[in-house]
Amino acid sequence: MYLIMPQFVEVALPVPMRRSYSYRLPAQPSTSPCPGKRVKVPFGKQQLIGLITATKDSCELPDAQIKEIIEIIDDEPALSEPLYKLTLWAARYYFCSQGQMLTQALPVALRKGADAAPKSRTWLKLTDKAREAGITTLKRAPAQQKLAEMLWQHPLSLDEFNAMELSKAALKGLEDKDWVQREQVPVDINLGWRTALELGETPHKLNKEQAVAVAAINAAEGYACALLEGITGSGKTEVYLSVLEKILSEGKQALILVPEIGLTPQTIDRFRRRFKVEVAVIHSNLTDNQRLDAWRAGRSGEAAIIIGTRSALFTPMAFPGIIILDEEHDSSFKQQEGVGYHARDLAVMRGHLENIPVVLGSATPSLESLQNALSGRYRHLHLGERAGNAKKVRQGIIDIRNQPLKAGMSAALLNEMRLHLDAGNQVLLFLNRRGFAPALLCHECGHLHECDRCDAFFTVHQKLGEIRCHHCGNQYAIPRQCHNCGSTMLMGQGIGTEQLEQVLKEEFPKYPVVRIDRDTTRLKGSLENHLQAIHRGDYKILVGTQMLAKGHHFPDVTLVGLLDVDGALFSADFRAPERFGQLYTQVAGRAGRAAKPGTVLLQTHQSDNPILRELMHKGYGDFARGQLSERKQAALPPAWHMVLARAEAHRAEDAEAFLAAIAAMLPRDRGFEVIGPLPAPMDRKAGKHRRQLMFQAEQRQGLQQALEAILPAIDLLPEAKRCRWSLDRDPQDLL
DNA sequence: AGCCGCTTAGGT
DNA sequence: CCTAAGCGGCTG
Repeated sequence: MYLIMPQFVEVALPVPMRRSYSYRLPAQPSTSPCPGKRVKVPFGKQQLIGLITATKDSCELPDAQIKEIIEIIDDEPALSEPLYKLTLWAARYYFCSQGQMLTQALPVALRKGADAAPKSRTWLKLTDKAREAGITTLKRAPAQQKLAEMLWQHPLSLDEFNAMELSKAALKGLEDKDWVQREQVPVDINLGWRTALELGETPHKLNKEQAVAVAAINAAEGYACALLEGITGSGKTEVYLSVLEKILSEGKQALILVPEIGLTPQTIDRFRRRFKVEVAVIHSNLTDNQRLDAWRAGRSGEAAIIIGTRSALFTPMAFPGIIILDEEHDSSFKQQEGVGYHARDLAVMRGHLENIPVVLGSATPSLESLQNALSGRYRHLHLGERAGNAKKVRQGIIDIRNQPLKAGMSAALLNEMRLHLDAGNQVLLFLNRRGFAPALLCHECGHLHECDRCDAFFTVHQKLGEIRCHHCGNQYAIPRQCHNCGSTMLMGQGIGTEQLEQVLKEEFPKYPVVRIDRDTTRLKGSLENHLQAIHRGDYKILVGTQMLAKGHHFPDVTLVGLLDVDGALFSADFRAPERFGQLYTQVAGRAGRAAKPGTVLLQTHQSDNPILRELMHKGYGDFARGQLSERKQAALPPAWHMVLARAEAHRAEDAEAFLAAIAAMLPRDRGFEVIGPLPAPMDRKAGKHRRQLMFQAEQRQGLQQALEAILPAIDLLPEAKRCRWSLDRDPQDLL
């Protein structure tokens, strides 16, 4: 009789090759080789950590070519079955290697081999010797003193110590003189919240629509997806909180995903205030160890609520209860670099696999989700009442054809601003161009100074005394002379936020101006500080880029102006109108809350543009439905399905030839469309020529099969070596 | 991807 | 003649 112990394993490794690798198991493995467990293996001259995807009794390769795994790291699979299935599904869907997708799903610390579920935790404790001596004797060692003071209050776990980024030298110092000792304590997972949920505050009373939405979501048994379409201020969060109460009281966890910009301390506080439970927060500024802590807290079930940005989607849950994705239209849910996964789409798939409900919330749903709601795939829930007694927003178009402009502002806008400011209110101006001027022009010869590595003009940054390329990071001191003719008559062309701020300070000396864009919020915490100052009323005029439109409420703003609507409307990207509609509606929601009537004004050269008209007269809901039918007519997403193949190379021909070779392999029957290869809207970026190829299919399945059929051949194309390339499924940006 | 080895341009 | 950088091949 043979022992049924497999001899070989298939391992997915964090390399871009779309295949797995076979390894031999040691004769006496320390633990059983199950799919989802991490293994350390030799790979070429390096050692990598990958995941087991399969076991087998034989291997077709000659024995000499197979290496033995070094160790099986996990006693239990690092990824639960639903998460494991999700990543494998995503690898297929996004045409990347299983290993790449699986590694996306693991925190960096686990990719490096950290323990997924430690059985004991090291605690740092102050010794009696230290307590007798007293902290004051550490005057000359401030770092040690600081640590000793903390330990005086209560012991710290080593993980907490690492997460706080305290001095390691200080710890060593204290240990050396026997003031601190380490103690191993078995991990005690506190799941008290599951049996006795405590509320930190009394829930608000729901209005009728909220109650209907909550009831509909709560009625779900197992998987169901709901689109919660609720205008700004209609109380979506209160719906989430009410749904959470039910989920948590059943002892189940909730995963809440928010856009990058939306994860503010206020958002987190809202959940912490309502429920006396551990909330694990996951955002891009965490250290690897902090991330690991949050991941473990989700997996053990200690964290009842997990709230985070895109990558938090992969946080495991011991007791999965619900996934809520707020501001579901937000483009930050789509990863732009590396594997271009969309957290919204994967959240829905995860809901399926975990068999739990999913809620997508937005005041301005994406056309993708709207289509699913209209077709009945998602439950469509509405919140239309504005909380409180705020009046409806007044909106107006300022036709700026032939109008004199002051830093991009028409006289009509300036007059209106003055009225609102003199009435003691705040005014918000949007201009989606940072810097002083978007180009540097020679007054004598007309030369526009262009980045030498991109097909783009330099932006003038006057305060910095620099011209910068916003596409590659190229920067120089502002030239004294024209690069073309040597003239010293150089001037900025066009208006950026820096210039707007400067002109506004001159125009309205009585009213303090603040500018919010990437340049003024580069430092950590500065956005928060600015926003607080705005809420205190320190500023009366707010100038900013789109950053200012997302997720922040300004109760004292009664006038919002959009300075350059034309730029947003006319873009090569088919999503431009949808994005503008979302931006406009979100912006309009910023004005006129708290019982003050709000006004939104937009300046345009196209005052009778049908997109603008429809948006203003019918509102986002009808506008979006109109856009959806236009997309259907044009065979564009979400009606059709799209993959964008991008390639960049030093020589444009190399990128072109590669994409042309792919194009030749793609089907062109009915229900398919191949467009390109074409130059990317910005042909040259950072010194590389960029080409792209669009492939569309009426059926998702058809697109999947067509690409899977040629994927191995693409990898083998000789042209592939001459360029960097990627496949972007469901691209958000065609630029 | 990351590493190695080979080729080639450039410096002393 | 030696060193630094660029490209192609390969990983079980």
